[in-house]
Formats: sequence, structure tokens, C-alpha cells
Amino acid sequence: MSKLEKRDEIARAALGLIAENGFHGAPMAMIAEKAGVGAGTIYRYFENKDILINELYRDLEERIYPIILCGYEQKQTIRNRFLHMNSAMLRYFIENPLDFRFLEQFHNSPFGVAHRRDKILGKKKECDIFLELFREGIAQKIVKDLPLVILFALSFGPILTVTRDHILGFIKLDDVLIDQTVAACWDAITA
Amino acid sequence: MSKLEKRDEIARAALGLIAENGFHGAPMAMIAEKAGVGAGTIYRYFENKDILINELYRDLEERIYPIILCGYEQKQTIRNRFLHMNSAMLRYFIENPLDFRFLEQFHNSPFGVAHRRDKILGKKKECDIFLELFREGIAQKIVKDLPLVILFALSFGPILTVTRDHILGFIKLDDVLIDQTVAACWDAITA
DNA sequence: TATTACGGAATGAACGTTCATTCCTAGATA
DNA sequence: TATCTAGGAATGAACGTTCATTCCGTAATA
Repeated sequence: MSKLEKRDEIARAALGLIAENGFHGAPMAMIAEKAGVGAGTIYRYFENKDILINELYRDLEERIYPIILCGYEQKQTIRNRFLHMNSAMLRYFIENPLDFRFLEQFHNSPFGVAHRRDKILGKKKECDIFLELFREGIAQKIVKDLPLVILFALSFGPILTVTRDHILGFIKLDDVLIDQTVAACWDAITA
Repeated sequence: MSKLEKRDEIARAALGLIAENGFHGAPMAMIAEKAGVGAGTIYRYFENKDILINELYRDLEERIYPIILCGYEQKQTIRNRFLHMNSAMLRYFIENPLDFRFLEQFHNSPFGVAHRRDKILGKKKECDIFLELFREGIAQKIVKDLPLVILFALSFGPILTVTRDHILGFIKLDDVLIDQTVAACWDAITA
């Protein structure tokens, strides 16, 4: 097994255990066992557990962004661009429940708060595309003139809740339902 | 100090620490210190930590329900009833950030999942008023004909996200903003 | 005095991390 | 080609710490 493969094996094991059992249900020994390596080996690839977790998050972001942006066309209407991105995100979460659960664990932890602070205080290019979209919509008087943070909440809040419900088996989201949900989010933010 | 007062003191200390630091940042010894009792004393009031946490949750639900329903009038329009309940909830969360943070910790933990399963499988009268409201709205073709779970997500998802942003200081929610946000949620669920 | 409540030291389990040791492999040697 | 060797990678037992819980001597209460 190559170096990269082993690193990925450890990362995959850690992400799965954390997603399913939370940070505390994923001791290093268990991660090592699931990855098929010795406990000490993990420390050859990740300095400590905190760093492991933060790298998992970084990897995940890098995996998600291109997928959500795939097929995104700047020349489309604002509405279509919004529907595209929001449903791409919802679909990704539904198809990758472990990724979603890990994200939730991450955000509801000191890691997540620290991460948010960094984001608010600093650079973190990411959500720029959404911000851009909202700003454009407001300028054209299509989108409600509300703080961007609130538009975000109206767009993503329901996506997160609905994904959780889907993963926990409270509802089965099909293509129609996904489109209806995303369209309802659009209704929330439009004037 | 009376028996009940001491129980409450412990509960308050536990809720505060868990809200601020998570379940793992709230060891029993720390709860005891904050409550001004010995570590062993806690076990005279709560059989173990799991039971303590579940009782905290139960207490919290009992505290919140009457507050949200206060001033609720069955004869009001569906829209007004929705706005009333949703903004009451948002206002409560903003005014009681510790309660909100505790709820989030609870929901994002094995406790919360177990609790949800119980709710879906069984009794748990609670959200009945919301369900009732949604059903009535659908019957009158005012509310979108979507599964109740999705209407829930569209209504509460943004409230949760926005509250988190407010508590973390990313936005300052005033009366106007609260009303606008809740109204936007109404736009999301209406046909 | 008898009973109950309290406090906090003691306990043992579980955890993250370390490190002395073993294992593996690629290159050198013959 | 067969053998040896050096050095990095892997290992998992052991360590120190932290935590929930228990225990028992003391204080309050009746």
C-alpha cells in the first residue's frame, strides 16, 4: 500500500467512525483497527487527533466544491443558478451521508466554532459564489434585501434539516421532493 | 437550601456548562463545583450523567412550550398563528442562548438521535400544534402540499441557523429582522 | 441517638499519545 | 543470482491523564 493510500485509509476510517459515533465514539485505537493499521501508525500521518480532524474537514471541502460547481453556468438566470447549487448540495449530502454527518459533528464542536471565527474574521474564499449570487439578486430586486447571513440561513437551514431527516429515515427524498424543497427555499429568499 | 433548589442548582450548572463547552467539556466534577456541591451529591439527585442530561432536556421542553404558546389564539388566521409561534421560538432562543446551545448539543449527539427515534415511533404529543397548523393550511390550499417533515424543515431550519449566527455574533437580530426572517419562512411554505 | 444527606478522596475504566522494538524493502556486495 | 545490511515505516504495549462513579467518614436533622 502506498503512502497516500494508507493516509486515505486512515482518513476514511476516521471520517466514518466520527460520522456514525461522534468524536468521542471514535477513539484512535478504533480508527486504527478499522483502517487496518497499528495505533501508532496514525501518528506518522497526522500529528495528533485535532490535526487529523481538521484535515478531514479540509479534504471534505475540497471534495465537495467542484461537485457543487460542476455544471454551474454563469449565464443562467439567478433563479436557475440558485436551484442548481442548492439542489447539488442537497443531492451530494443525500448520496454521501457519512460526509454530511461528519460535517454536522464538526460544526457542532469547538472545531466548528473556531473554523467559523476564522471564516468571519478572515479570508476563506469558499461561499463567495453564493454571496455573489445573493448580491446580484438583491441588486436586481429579485431577492429580498436582507443581510446575507439571513439569506444563507433561509437557503441552507432547510437543506440541513431535510438531509438529517432523510438520513435518519424520517422521509425518503426523491427527485421531485428535492426540487420542490429547493424551490421552496427560493420562495423564501425572493421578494 | 431545599431539596428542589439544590436539584435546580445542579441542573442549571450542568446546562450552562454543557451549552458552553459541550458534553465533554462538562465533567461531573466541574458541574459539582459550579453548583457549589460535592461531586458525590449529584448522584443523590440524578442516577448518572445520562439520566441527568435527559432530565435537563425534559425540563427544558417543559419550560419552552408554555412560553411559545402564550398568546396563541386559535381564532387567528393561519398566517398569524404561524408567525406568532415561529417568532416566539426565535425570540426565546435569542433571549436564552444557553438553552439554545444546549438543545443543539443534545440534538447532535446519540441522545438526540435516540430521542428522535422515540418521537417518530411513538407518542410525544409536542409538535402537534404545528402539525395541526400545517394540515389546516394544506387543506385550505394556503400552504404547499408537501410532507409535514419538509414544511417543518422550511419553518425551523432557518430559525436554527439564524439563531446560531446571532449567538456567535455574526449578526445582530433586532425586532425588524426577526419579523422579516419569520415572514420569509412563511413565504417558503405557502403556495 | 438514629437516620439521612453531604463532600471529596479513592477507584478503575478509557482515552490520546509515546517509544522501544520489529518488520520490510531497496540497494550493496560477492 | 543469492545474501546481507541499513534505515525508514509500522507496531502495540505502556504511560499519564481524565473522567464517571463509588465509598465512607462527617455533619446535619429528626
